[in-house]
Amino acid sequence: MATSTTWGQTEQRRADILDAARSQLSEGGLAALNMREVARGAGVSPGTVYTYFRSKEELFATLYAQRIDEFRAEIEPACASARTPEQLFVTIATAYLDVYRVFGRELNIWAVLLAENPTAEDIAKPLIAAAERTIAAVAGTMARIANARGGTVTSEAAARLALPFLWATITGLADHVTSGRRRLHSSGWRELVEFTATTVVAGLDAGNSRTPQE
Amino acid sequence: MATSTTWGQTEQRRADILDAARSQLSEGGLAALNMREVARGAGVSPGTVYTYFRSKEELFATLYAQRIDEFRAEIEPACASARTPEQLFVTIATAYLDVYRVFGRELNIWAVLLAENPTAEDIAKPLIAAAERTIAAVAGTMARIANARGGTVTSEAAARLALPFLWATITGLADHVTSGRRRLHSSGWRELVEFTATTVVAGLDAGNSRTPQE
DNA sequence: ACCTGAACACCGTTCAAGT
DNA sequence: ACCTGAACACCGTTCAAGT
Repeated sequence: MATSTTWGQTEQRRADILDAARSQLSEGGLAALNMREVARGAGVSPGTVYTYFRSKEELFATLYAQRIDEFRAEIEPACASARTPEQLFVTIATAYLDVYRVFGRELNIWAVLLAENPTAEDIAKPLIAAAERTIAAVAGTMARIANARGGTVTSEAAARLALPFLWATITGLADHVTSGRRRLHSSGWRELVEFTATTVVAGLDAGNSRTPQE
Repeated sequence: MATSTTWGQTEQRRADILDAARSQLSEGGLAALNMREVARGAGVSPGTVYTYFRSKEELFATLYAQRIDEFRAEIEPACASARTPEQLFVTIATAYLDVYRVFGRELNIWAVLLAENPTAEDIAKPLIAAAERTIAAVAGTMARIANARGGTVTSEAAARLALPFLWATITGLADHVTSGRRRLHSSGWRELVEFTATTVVAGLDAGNSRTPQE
């Protein structure tokens, strides 16, 4: 099963390493990502991994960025066609659940990357770029739907806070479902995410149609 | 600064270990919890820590359970006096944010405890008990407020899903704020949590007053 | 230029030995 | 009975040496 990559094929070598790492991540999350095993899986020595990625974090961040772009591609059709915000919410939250299972389990990559080391900033760059592309796509879709519904103009505060609020809700749901406390079946997920979609959209609508008062 | 605990004072020894561990946790979360340093901080050898706690996880879980009970005590006055669900939500979410900063950063203790090892179940027991006491207190308060407002009787599904939904929202907010992406000032937190409180309560109200239709 | 693998540093955990 | 600290296992990372 050893890869047939030969001496000097740096492109393929890099791909081998990423493949090995992805395969480990997909079963067991970050805890299962072991640099020595990545090396073994890619058919190289431990030292070689470090000539392609400066650290375990950089390797993880690279895969995370790829996955976020993949996630954006996954939800793109729904963004283009969704008629109701509820539909859109369910689609995005469900797709994100799969991302979260692998990447969001134990590490908030942003926290690690932006807080600690000074070198971290350029490790985080591709990750942040991918996240921003995704957020822009979702925000655009939300605006389109809001216009189509002809709602009252959203207050400045609501416009600023709605996206963080919705994002917090989606990650909160993912965290809740993947936590050991309740092993929800997928039927449980559907029910919970649909209830949430209905509730948050109704809440945002109510807030928007209410004239600002104390 | 060495503690003056002497040979055989097992009660005090245990407290020393917990104190040292708590102090480390409070700055830097689980990543900063180091068993050798806990031993040093408690004035004992590494081996001794393991005669009081079977593992790092058990030590962590013990502190977590204590903190959750403390959290419950913190929100108790608000549970007793809160007039509006919005108020209650803000109080609980804000108090929980402090818990999350220390304990919820990188480890979902329940996931670890209930999933992996078979011995884990009795490590998790005190933790689960503390969590359940807290949940019961909150659920009771929610029921009281709902009754006082004389809302229509909540649908069976809404009653079952509202608590997970609210809990997911609260943890999602905490995760969002503590993540590196946005370093919100406390003013940012207030604004976001109040917006969220208004929105989710309005959403739940809208759901309740609507007769069930397709 | 690319790659190896022994070595370093660090940390959770164990256990034979001390008192 | 309680405690010590050397030792084991494991893992991220480095670097002198190979080709």
